[in-house]
Formats: sequence, structure tokens, C-alpha cells
Amino acid sequence: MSQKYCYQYPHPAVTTDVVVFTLRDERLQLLLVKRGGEPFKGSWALPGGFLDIDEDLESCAKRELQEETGVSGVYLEQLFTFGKPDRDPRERVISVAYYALIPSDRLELKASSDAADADWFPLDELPELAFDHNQVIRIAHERLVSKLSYSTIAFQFMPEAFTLSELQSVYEILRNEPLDKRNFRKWISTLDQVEETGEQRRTGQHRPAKVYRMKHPNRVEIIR
Amino acid sequence: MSQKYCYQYPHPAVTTDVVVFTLRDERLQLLLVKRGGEPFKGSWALPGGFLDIDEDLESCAKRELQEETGVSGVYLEQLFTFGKPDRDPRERVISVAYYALIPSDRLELKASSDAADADWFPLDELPELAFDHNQVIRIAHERLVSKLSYSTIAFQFMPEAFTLSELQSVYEILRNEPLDKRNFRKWISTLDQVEETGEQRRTGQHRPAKVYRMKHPNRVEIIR
DNA sequence: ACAAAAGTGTTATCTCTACACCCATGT
DNA sequence: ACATGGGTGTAGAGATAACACTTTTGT
Repeated sequence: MSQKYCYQYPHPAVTTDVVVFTLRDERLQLLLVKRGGEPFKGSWALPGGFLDIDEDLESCAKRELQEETGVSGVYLEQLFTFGKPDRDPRERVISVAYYALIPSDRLELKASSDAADADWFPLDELPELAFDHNQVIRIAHERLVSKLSYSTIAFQFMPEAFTLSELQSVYEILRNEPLDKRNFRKWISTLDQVEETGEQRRTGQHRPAKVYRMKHPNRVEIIR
Repeated sequence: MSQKYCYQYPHPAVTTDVVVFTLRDERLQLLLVKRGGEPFKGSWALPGGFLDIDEDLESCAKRELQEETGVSGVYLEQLFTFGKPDRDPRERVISVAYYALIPSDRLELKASSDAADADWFPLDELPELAFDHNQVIRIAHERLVSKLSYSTIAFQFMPEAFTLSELQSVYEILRNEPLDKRNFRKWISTLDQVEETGEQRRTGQHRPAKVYRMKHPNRVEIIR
């Protein structure tokens, strides 16, 4: 095995890892992959991998996400860079962590991927994780929760078309508390971020709900 | 010149850069160093340098800060990681940027340092900068301004003992607008972050001001 | 007709903002 | 005695939170 890339001073390896959130079965869940190689072979870990030498950091995170899940075009944001000297037993590794939000209608995992096995786990039922990934997840969750209150980031969990009750349910799951329906709707209308599609959704033996879409589906607005 | 550190795959270099803010002459200023070597020799740049292979990222930022300014024990927070493939002409360099806040009574620069020349520049009178450092500074400033409104980060600019008028002046400089004295003091008192030292400051021909200190000088609290 | 979620306004409470005068000191 | 910044409270406006009934559909 050749060692052909040589430097005057030691260089760390650089990876990106992605914390992929979704809402599934009324719970906040995230994507883990089972490691196929050492170290931590057989453990669950965040999807991620080494940075190509000519690749932008965000491109690397997007590529990993695409390779593991087949998903692209979702909300992705840099989270934090982790670099404790001993966080990887093989060599010095700096990990630039990102987090992503996937709408609940796009969470079919690509069948065959780099990682033999990938699956969704509820945030409060995580298995033991490789590396410092528990810490990465904790920080990603804190960021997500705090962004809830001053941005429209939660909209990134919504499919293209949705009802206001569905949107309210997303906020209730994320904030883990019931919200008042009238106040919620008043608040949403002040945000000026959604519009009626004109469609209705008839589901169950009750009045049909108006269907809405986001005015700017790819934008996360800072509010208040 | 030997190239003795070899890897199977190419590795980027990793640096930390630090955006050091202070308040000086009633203005928000930041610390720049003049580059002594190529590339961008003679240009002003952020203090920073290469990560030692067994060094934690934050330790590296602290070390650079210490080497350039002689200052330690100040507020330091990771900002963002910059990694565009062409941001350094020598080789691929990933820069983990931090920002720091220095109290206005500790800004004497160490005379002899790595960087031959180091100086404070008002944020709105910056020279041309090396690398992508203009972008780094822009993002650091945005972060600082946004943290102003939901944390006690501005207190990190204060010396150990200060008057409420001095504190108000800090907020006025940072927010670039005058504030109402009574409302400001009411707000400060709801934060429950300062206490009277019992001392007074007699300066000029007017009533002396009560002197305050922070209750938790090293903590930045999330407020509101 | 009834069950079930959709939809819709008003009032009370709290928070935020505007605003002006007396106080203690140095000269 | 006067000039200077230090120190203090109240009232109106705006924002937030609490709260219940009617509508439309499927069975």
C-alpha cells in the first residue's frame, strides 16, 4: 500500500458528518448508518466520510447525504467542527459536522449504499454510537431547537403541500408541547410564508382542510 | 527540505484563524497582523496559523491569540469552518475560524510576536485582507451582532469593574444607536447579571457613578 | 344524527417604549 | 452657583396568551 501523498508537516484528515433529521411516526428521528469497517465496525454512526482534496466542504456533506440516502436539495447547514486529537483511533481527524432536515415524504432510503445498513432512529432511542457522534447529535439538536424560535426552519420538514394542522403538529412534536390552534394560525399568518394552493384535503369523517404551500420553499427566514 | 509525513490519500492542511474584537476609541475594532511571508506577503490578515497535530482546535486558536496579543482567558467561540478548495494558493487549507472578545482594558499588543506587525483597525476602515478574511470578518460581525440580542456576550467587552453608563455606551456602539437610559437600566436589572461592588467612580464635575461587576464574569448567558 | 377535525375573534395580561426631573460632585 | 453626567418612575401602546363555539364532512 503506497503512501504517496507527502508533506513537510503532519496533516490531519478531514471528514464531514451529517446529522439528518426528519419527522416520522410523530417523532423526531435521525438517520444512522452501520459501520462496515474498523474502527467501530458494526456500530451505528452518522453518515459521513472523507473530504476529497478538491471538493468544497458543503459539497462533501451533500455528496455523503446523496450517497447514503439518495436525497438531494434539502436544507443543509454547517453545525460545528470537531477536532479532539483522539476522536478517531486511526489518525488525527477533523470532522466538519453539518445538519440536514428532510421532509417527511422523502425518507425512503436508497437500498444499496456505501453503508451496508442505514436506518431511522427516534432521537430518544439512539443506540451506542461510534466516535463522538453522541456529542455531535446533542449539539445539532440544540441548534435545531433554538433555530425553531427565530427562523422558519421547521418548514423544511414539510412536504410541498400541507395543511395548517399538519404544520402545527410539526411544531408540537419539535417543541414537545401542545399549542393553541387559533394563536398558532395567527402567528403563521403574520409570518407571511405560506399561501393557499386552492386545493382541499378530505381525510376522515370531518370537514376538509385547506391545503397550503410555502411561498419560498428553499428559504429559511429569520423571524422576529 | 524533507517531505516525511506521508499518507495514502491527500490530506488538506488545517489552520485556525481568530477574529479578535474589541472596543477602542468608541469604535468596534479588530486585530490584524501583517503577513511576513508568502502568500499575500505584506498584506494584513487575521491572526492564525497551522494546527499542531496533537493540538485541540480551540487550543490552537487560544495559542495563536496568546502568541499575537499576549492575551488569554478571554471569550472565544468557534465561528465557522472555511474550506473552499482555492482559498489558499499553496495547498488545500481548511480554516476553522474563531472569534474572540477582548475587554477594552487589556488591549496592549505584545511587542515582539510571530507577526512582525500587529494593529487594531476599526471595522469600517479595514485594509485589503489576505485570503478570504474579509468574508470571515463579515460572518463574525454578523454573529456578534445577532448574539447581542439574545445573550450577554457584550459584557465580555467590559473590564472587571464598570459603571452602567459605560455598559450602555458599549451597547450603543455595537448597535449604533442611542438607548434610553432608564429603559436600559431596567433591562440590565432584569438580567440579574451584575452587582454593585460598593465602590464609586468619581470622574469629572458631576455625581459619582456606582461601580458594578459581573456576577459570572466568564459566562455568556442566553437571555430572553 | 353524530363523531371528528377544521376553522374562526375577543378580552385580559404582560412587555416594551416613550418621556423629564432631581442629585451629587468639581470647579 | 453652575455645569456635568448619575440616577430614578409612570403611563400608553403593542404583543402575547387564554379561551369556546360553529362548520363541514363521512359514516
